Amino acid sequence: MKPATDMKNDTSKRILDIAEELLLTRGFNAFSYQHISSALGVRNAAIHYHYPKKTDLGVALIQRYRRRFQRFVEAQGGLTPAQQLERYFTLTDAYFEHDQQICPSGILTTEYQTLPEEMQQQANAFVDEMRDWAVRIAACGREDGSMRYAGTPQAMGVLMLAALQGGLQLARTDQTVLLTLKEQIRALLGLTSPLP
Amino acid sequence: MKPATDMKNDTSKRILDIAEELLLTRGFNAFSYQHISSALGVRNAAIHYHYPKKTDLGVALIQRYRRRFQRFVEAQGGLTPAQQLERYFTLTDAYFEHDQQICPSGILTTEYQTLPEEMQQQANAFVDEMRDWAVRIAACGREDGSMRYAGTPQAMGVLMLAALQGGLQLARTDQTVLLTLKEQIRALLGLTSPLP
DNA sequence: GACACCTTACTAACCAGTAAGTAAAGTTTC
DNA sequence: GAAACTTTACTTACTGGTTAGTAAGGTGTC
Repeated sequence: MKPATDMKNDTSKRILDIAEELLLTRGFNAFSYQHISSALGVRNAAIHYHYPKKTDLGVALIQRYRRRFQRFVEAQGGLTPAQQLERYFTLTDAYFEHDQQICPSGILTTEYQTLPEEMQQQANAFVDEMRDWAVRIAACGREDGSMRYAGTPQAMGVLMLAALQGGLQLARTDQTVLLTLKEQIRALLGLTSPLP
Repeated sequence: MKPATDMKNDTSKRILDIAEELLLTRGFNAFSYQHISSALGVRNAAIHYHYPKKTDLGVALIQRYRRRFQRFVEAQGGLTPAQQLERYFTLTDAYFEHDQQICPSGILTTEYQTLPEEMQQQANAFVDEMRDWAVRIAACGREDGSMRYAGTPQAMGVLMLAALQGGLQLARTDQTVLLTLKEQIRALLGLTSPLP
């Protein structure tokens, strides 16, 4: 009985999935290969077979985030800036509702100083890509007249990103933070809440 | 040669200072008693004498932050909301300029899930106090007409806090973030930049 | 002599990482 | 198509280092 679809490298992917869960709940320094191996039902060394060093695992994780984010951006090229922002809000909500996870950039920048250099470089690139996207949203929204706000699109993009990153963290001590924050960002952009 | 001033518990305070430095640069999980003892020039067990468990040290750290923040708030009761906000900006800048530290609430909420319960409780109280203060600034600023912004003071306070917390973290990958962010928050509040 | 403040010396647990071996599946060669 | 091999995906067993934490002892000061 062999599966028809290609199951190539199934374990590698499952390791990444478990590692992602651990990264967003506990942080990179606070999870070990033991956590992964016991969750996966294999021995410790099996994880090292797929990702020899923990750094390799970390780099693979960030690269996957970057690919995902790229696809996220491309997948909604046709939407209005406001709609794209709402999609990002939804993404943020999903993180929180999944075990009070925080966003990857939040963990990576917080633990930045203790990360190996390869991970720092990946983190830099990842954060850059996210900021560029946020700025683009703010710029397009102003251009097409759908968003009205003080300051430059650069500043507004950075503010939205920083606020949501900090907000996801603060939500762990008060779960109303996220709702408040989304509503306030809409208000600052001169947007109305999305219809129910 | 004995110092005239009371040096009572000098070591305890120095341990806290070193631990604070480590907390804000590396995070609570990523520093050990070894880091402290070698920085202080004593043996490991000496740290345990002053703070038997690492949790004790963590709780003491947060409690000191709470006392400090309380004093910070009280010390500038007479200032205008805008002036108080600028003081907070200055505080934020100081963190970054000191080894790219991030703010305590950023670390505590990010590592929240891995912290012992006593530290979580202290962190909750600390974040609450900070949020209350931020909201009060926004509320007073609207009342006296010095700040003009969309949304409620509650939402604006949370946004400022979240944005600065996230901004300090993001500044590690791009040091222009903080400057941009401060300017944008001023813009959103209808404030002009402080005179040079 | 009691106390504050440290030391040396230790334990038990955990950590990332490695080496060597194994079983099964896949590939090559005749 | 069967024997010979190579590769994949693990296992067991280990090393060396770090971790928080403890116990017992020493030393100077009031």
